[in-house]
Amino acid sequence: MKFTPSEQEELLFLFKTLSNQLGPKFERNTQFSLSRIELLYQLVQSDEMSQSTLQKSVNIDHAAITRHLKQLEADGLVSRRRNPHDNRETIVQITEEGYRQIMNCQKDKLSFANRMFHEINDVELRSLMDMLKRIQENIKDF
Amino acid sequence: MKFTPSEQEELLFLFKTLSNQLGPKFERNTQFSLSRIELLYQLVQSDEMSQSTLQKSVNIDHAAITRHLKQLEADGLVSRRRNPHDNRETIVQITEEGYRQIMNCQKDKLSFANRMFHEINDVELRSLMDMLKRIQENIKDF
DNA sequence: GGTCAATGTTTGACGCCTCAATAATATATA
DNA sequence: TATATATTATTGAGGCGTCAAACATTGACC
Repeated sequence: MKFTPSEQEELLFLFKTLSNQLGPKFERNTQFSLSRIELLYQLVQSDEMSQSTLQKSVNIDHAAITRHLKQLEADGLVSRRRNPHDNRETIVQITEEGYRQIMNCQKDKLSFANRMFHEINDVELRSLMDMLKRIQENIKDF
Repeated sequence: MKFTPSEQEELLFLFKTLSNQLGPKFERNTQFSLSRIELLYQLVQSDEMSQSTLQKSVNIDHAAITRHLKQLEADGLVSRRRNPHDNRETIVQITEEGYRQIMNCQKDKLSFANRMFHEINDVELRSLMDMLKRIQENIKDF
């Protein structure tokens, strides 16, 4: 009647559970959701970019990107305008205020990450990253 | 103007991204969401249990549990009744049909996990699991 | 120029999650 | 017994994600 789970299955569940817990906790500690931080972060790196390139760099669905950016724009953290050379594109740029706020929460973000990876050393961290990237590659075209 | 992300930050984002991709892909391959599979799986293990103990074992919010079980009940995969000895509790049990279906998708689930962890060996798997558990412990009371 | 396919954005529908508030029941205690 | 407290389940509101459909614009080709 019973059946024991393979380690792989266990890992799959653990992975999902952990990630579900991570999001809300992160947000409570930094005032920004992981996705918004990542978006703003990309915009700091590249100063300005189209929504579609932004989408590709963070791997979130187009629709979600649109909604995030609309909200970030409403909050004054981001500005958007049409690309004059190609009116289909929307070019996004971080504002002064956006820059200020993301810098402001750097500290909290780092502290969160530090506690999250507490007592996990660099070698382990590297191997963790490596495995996650391989997994991502493995499931790419499911 | 720019700032380079720490490895920890990168990992944090990678983790979230990967997990976001995992859910939908899993569901496309098995007909069940990760959460529903996990719930049914628990019910196979324990034959019958109260919602609150079920909740504790899968680490999902009470509210989500209620909604999942209502739907699973509507689908005929699960039966629910009040505990006669404590009318606050709802006792949940998997049905024949539920058992049939979860057994039926075992194959797909295993095949998914296999491809997902392709070329990641047992030692690595063990260490991955270990790290995830430590992280979970680390963020427990954020 | 007119048509057609590709590209980029937006919207709607819907799933899953969390948190907070409510309701029902059980338990402890004055 | 009456009242306060704790436990369990439910509901409502709202965030974030996906997919699919609609729309505008561009570019290629006749």
